[in-house]
Amino acid sequence: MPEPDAKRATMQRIAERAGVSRTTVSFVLNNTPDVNIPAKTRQRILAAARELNYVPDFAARSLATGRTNTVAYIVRTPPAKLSVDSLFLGGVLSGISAAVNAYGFHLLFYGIASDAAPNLYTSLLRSQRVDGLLVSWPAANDVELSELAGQGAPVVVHGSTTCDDLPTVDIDNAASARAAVEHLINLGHRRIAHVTNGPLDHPAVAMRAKGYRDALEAAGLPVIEQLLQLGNFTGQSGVEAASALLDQGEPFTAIFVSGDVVALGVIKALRQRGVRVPHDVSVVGFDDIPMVSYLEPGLTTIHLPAQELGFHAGDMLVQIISGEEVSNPHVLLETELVVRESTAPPPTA
Amino acid sequence: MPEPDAKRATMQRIAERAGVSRTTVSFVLNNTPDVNIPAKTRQRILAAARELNYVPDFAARSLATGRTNTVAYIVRTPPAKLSVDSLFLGGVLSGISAAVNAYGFHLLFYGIASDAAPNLYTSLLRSQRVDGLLVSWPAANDVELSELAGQGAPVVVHGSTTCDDLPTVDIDNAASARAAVEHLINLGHRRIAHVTNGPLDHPAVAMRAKGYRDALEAAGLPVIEQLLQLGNFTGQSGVEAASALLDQGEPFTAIFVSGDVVALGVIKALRQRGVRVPHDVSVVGFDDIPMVSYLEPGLTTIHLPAQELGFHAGDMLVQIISGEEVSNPHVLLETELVVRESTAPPPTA
DNA sequence: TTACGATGGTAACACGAGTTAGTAACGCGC
DNA sequence: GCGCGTTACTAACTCGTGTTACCATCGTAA
Repeated sequence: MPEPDAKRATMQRIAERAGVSRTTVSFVLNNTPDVNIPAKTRQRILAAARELNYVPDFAARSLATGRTNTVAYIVRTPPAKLSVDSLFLGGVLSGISAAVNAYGFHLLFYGIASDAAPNLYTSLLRSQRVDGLLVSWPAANDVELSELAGQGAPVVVHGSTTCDDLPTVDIDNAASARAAVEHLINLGHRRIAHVTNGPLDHPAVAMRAKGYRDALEAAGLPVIEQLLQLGNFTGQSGVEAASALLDQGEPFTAIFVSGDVVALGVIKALRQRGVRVPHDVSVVGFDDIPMVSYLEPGLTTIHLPAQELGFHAGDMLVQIISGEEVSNPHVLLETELVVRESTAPPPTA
Repeated sequence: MPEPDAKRATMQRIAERAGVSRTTVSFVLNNTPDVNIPAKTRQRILAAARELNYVPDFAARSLATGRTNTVAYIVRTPPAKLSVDSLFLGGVLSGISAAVNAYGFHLLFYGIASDAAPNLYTSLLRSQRVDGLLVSWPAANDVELSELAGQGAPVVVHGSTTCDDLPTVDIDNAASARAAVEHLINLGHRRIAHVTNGPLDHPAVAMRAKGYRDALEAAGLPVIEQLLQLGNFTGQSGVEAASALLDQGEPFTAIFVSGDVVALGVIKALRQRGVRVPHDVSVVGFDDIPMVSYLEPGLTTIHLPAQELGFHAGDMLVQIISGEEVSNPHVLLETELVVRESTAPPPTA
């Protein structure tokens, strides 16, 4: 093939073809205000640009303007774990994508552990590769993030963070969990177990556990430590948690599981031990991952608006980059209790 | 804050601080070969760079070198549908991410319908925003893609495509489907229905349907048109397909569903009609989306290596960009039949 | 001494845009 | 017909980097 760069369309090339200077081409193509170019010249230039299939060079424009029209979405998780989280990730990602694309922005994705790319945030911003960052569930001890917060960098966090200066988009984990447990209480349950979605040092997990306690206390029910089991985001951990609950002898008629994937494991284990859901034990999940409605029984769970979370976060980030004031820097989106078939009144009620 | 750009670290700044020219700084930081810089000067420059927290400007470097170390992953699907596909997307994406990050590449993500961004491929390449493209399941009539193929642009397709010049990474859909159906045949089933994952103009769906036919024919079994139903990627479509199968009266003892999400709907509908799985009817799925192993019964299905697909595609693309010859431009990754509890010999066998 | 080759650099140009300051040509009023 | 203002541009600088071509100094061999 003939060396491709020989034909590469640049403003210079357009200028030659239209018989004007490159400056004029720039004025016309950018519709620069306060510049008078007669319609005839304008048409000539636009025609030339079209004929040459001109597309502005991103690097050159970015260098000249100092802007990239690009944001990065960072999930600080090793790739292996990513595919587990992926159920949720896909929704959030597509929301972000839709939001930023609507503004003509582009989206860089990074699914990489903190230790594998230690200075990722700073490098991206300092190298001018992006105009802003969107971070999902940063670790509580993320020092790099707190530094950025201090410098007023354009960063939005999905989830919660200890740096309170940073704007966040999240759901109200505690209130949602409380609603889930209250549903069980309203059905007549008094001995309600809790299997967490993951370890308690994960802020969302801890807040859902708090919602569980709050609901019990508000109803005057005791919090029984033996009825608390930890999951680790996998179905297998649900299997183990349910077995542990059954083995220890402390009776219960319902389980609040703060993650649907874990809940599937819980239900599987209950069944294998001959415990019927919801006849003997009711189960409430959390997340409403796609397709849990097609299980048998359909899982009662808290619907989490994954796509909206992403959309809102993306939207907010672009606005911050554009210099607009953000009215509410800590957005909490609505969740919804979806009642399906995995919950019922307790056997003896 | 003091205007941040005043302190922005550039090579010029480093040069001043180290008492050398900018050229020398460039030589040292890039380790340019065939240039002699004594260790003392070298140390002075590196120290200055460290003190200033220097990070090279991406746009400037990209403009000068003509490379971006960036690739785009494009899923030509409207965002709404993306979150349905997301189960699969997350795995592929994390594979791509891992692969390109390993080469120091960055990843742009686009989940946008063809009509919403008509010249996306071309714009990305011509604007020099990326060095190459990775496209998932392009439409069969994607003219833009065929043009790129002709020009020898660095593009890798995940899935299949009508442009045979483009390298692809995929699984062998027909052979995998055939294996699934053969599993049923080996169990003794003779009347096997097929519910597709989506419309037949989607190449993967068509190839899986072909595998179904192949298996039947190879076993000397007739292909009964009434036992064929179309899904549309949703659980609901599985519910409807199964109902239709039951209603029409043509008997069957097994169903091959070429997508797990649809299979869940199928199973749900069967149960609601009092048909036991696998006792009355066996069901085989396709995809092995996370957690189907925690269903009751666990779904027998074809495991599809999502992450590996992404990894392989990303790896191949970077190699093409680097100018390496690709030994095998049409990679087919291994799938595996995972036998769980949703399949058993037919009732009368 | 002259020539030659390393050694250790630097000046200058390129990449492709955005942007500021300035200017030639023309029309018009007085 | 002189001055002034508007119209329609353009020259020249900027962004931060990669890269080529060149140059001064020093040591050494002929």
